[in-house]
Formats: sequence, structure tokens, C-alpha cells
Amino acid sequence: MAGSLLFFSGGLDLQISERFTIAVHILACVRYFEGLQPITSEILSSSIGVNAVIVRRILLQLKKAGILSITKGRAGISLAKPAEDITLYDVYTAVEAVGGGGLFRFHGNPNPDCPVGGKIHIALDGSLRDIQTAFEARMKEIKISDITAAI
Amino acid sequence: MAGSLLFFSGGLDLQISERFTIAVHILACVRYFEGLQPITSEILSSSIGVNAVIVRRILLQLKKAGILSITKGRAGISLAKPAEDITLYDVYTAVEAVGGGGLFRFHGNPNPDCPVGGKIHIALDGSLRDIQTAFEARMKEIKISDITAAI
DNA sequence: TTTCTTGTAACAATTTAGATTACAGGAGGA
DNA sequence: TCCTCCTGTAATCTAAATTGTTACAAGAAA
Repeated sequence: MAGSLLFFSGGLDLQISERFTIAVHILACVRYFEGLQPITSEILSSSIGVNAVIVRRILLQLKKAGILSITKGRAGISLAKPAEDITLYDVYTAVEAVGGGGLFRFHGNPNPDCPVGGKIHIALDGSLRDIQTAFEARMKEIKISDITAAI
Repeated sequence: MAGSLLFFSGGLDLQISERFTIAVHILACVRYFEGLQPITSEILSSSIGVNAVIVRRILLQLKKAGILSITKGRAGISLAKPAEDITLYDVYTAVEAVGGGGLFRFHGNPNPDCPVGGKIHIALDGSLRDIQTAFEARMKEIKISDITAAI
């Protein structure tokens, strides 16, 4: 098993974690409560039902992606742009883009000496990318405002 | 946190594991070597670069899905139908359909007393389903024969 | 300056996948 | 029929990742 190391690494990034729906929940809350009441990670935490630190970590990712504005001190969480301009794809990349692995995980050590093993990567990659692209395209069509409209 | 249990359960099935690309690799091998040489889980294991037991487990899933025919005794692994009739979606459902969770994981305990938390589920589910559908639709268009054609 | 809240480190607990060993039980050839 | 090969499957282990939790430094506003 310790034979042919591939350039692919054994890296495991899993796929879409709860972070994604949590992030959407956060944005929906911010949008909904903006102007009505101060929004803190603690409040978000209680609406979402996960630990406040988890919320803060995701908050940071959304901030880094330019989706949220955050100031310390008293309650300073707000959308950095209109909810109509934030797509689920934006949220997905903000929150999930760790290692850039995409949806699929490729097994790490196909045997290069096997006619199939040596080419499976190149033979499959294009298709996987197509699928991922279709997935992302649909995500780009759905906006945070679409979600909040249903609330 | 042990407050409001949702009907959603805390069930976590992760998403697309290596099983998927391994399964495709298996099918490509079977297709490629059929008639040329006997195919065993051991041989597949060495082409794929994962343990033979892992291969066998996936073999069973593919068999259960009606994609492969397997007999015990000597080398009896073959496609149960033409490679043109096996889509990546078939493989995906065969291998990944554990619990039927789909691509997304929903956080388990949104607060039902919060106007957002109480509705986030219903507000998001449709969109998530749309995205998943787009993903699956593209998968249905790609066949094992497309993969082997590139080998 | 005081207070609130973010930003972040450190670590435990949980979960999942894949690796490995072991072995019972068909299937087919000799 | 017997022998051998290989599948089917359980049990256990390891590694990786995610979430939960505690704790605290630092920034912003009142």
C-alpha cells in the first residue's frame, strides 16, 4: 500500500458540512432582524441551536468572503451587501472552500502500471468537473433573499 | 442543547466518499478486462490501490443495485448490463445511498421559537432539493462507457 | 474606563471512513 | 468427492474531520 504515491495526497476534505446550512441560517437571521434588534453571535447561536463559537467561526468566514460586516463592541453584525446579491454559491464557497476539494474525493493511489488505473484519473476528472459545475450553477441562481422571502 | 428535537434527527451521513470513484474505477476495470483476464477483488484492489475488503464491500453494493453480476468460486465478476446503460447516477445511488441524506446536512436543532429558526427548514429545503436535482440530472447523462472510452 | 462582544487558541468528544485480520461458505475444477 | 479459489461479512483499529466547550486577549462603543 505504500507503493506508488500520487500527487493527489491522501487529503480528505469532506463535503458539505452543516456549516453551509448554518451559514444560510445566519444570513437569514441577520437579514430578518436587522434594524429590529441587535444581533450577536450569542443570539444567532440560540436561534440556530449550535455553539456560539461555531457561529463565530462561520461568521469570520462570511466576513472574509465579503458577505458580512462585523465590528466588535456592541452588536455589529450586518450584511455587507443586499440579500439579493448573495447567492447560495457565495455562501458555499465562503464556508466550504477549505482545500478546494470540491464535491468529489478521488481515491489516492490508483496503480499507474494498470491500463485502467493509470488513466482513470484523467478519464474521470472532466466528468466530475461537469457535475460539479452543474451543481454550482444551480447554487448561483438562488439568493438569500429567496430564502428570507419564504420566512 | 437537548431541547427541541426535530424530526430531522441528528443523522449525519457525509457526502460523496471515495467509494464513488472507487466504484467507477471498478466498473471501468471490469469493462476493460472482461474477456481478457479473470477479474477478482484482489486484482481490482491492486489496480485501485485500496484494500480488497473495501473493494468487496463496494462490489456488493453494485451487485445489489443490479449493476454487477458476481459468482463466488473462480473469478466471476462481470457487468450485469451494458456499460452504455450504467450512468454515474446509478453508481452514485448504489454506493452512496446510505440513509438517503443527499448532499446537504441540515443542522439539527434550529430554535422553533425563533421566527427564523422555526421556518428555516421549510424555507431552505426546496432550494436544496433543486440543487441536488441539478446535480443528479448531470450525473444521469454520463455513462460508464463514456469513461472507458477515454481509457 | 467600563462593558460588551468578537477573535482565537486549545482541547475533548463524536463521528465517519478506510485498513486489516480472520474466517465461514459457495462454486468450479481435478 | 475433494480441494482450491474467491466471495461475503464480522470485528477491530487507526486516522481524519467536525462539532462542542472553556478560556481569554483585544477592539469598539457608550
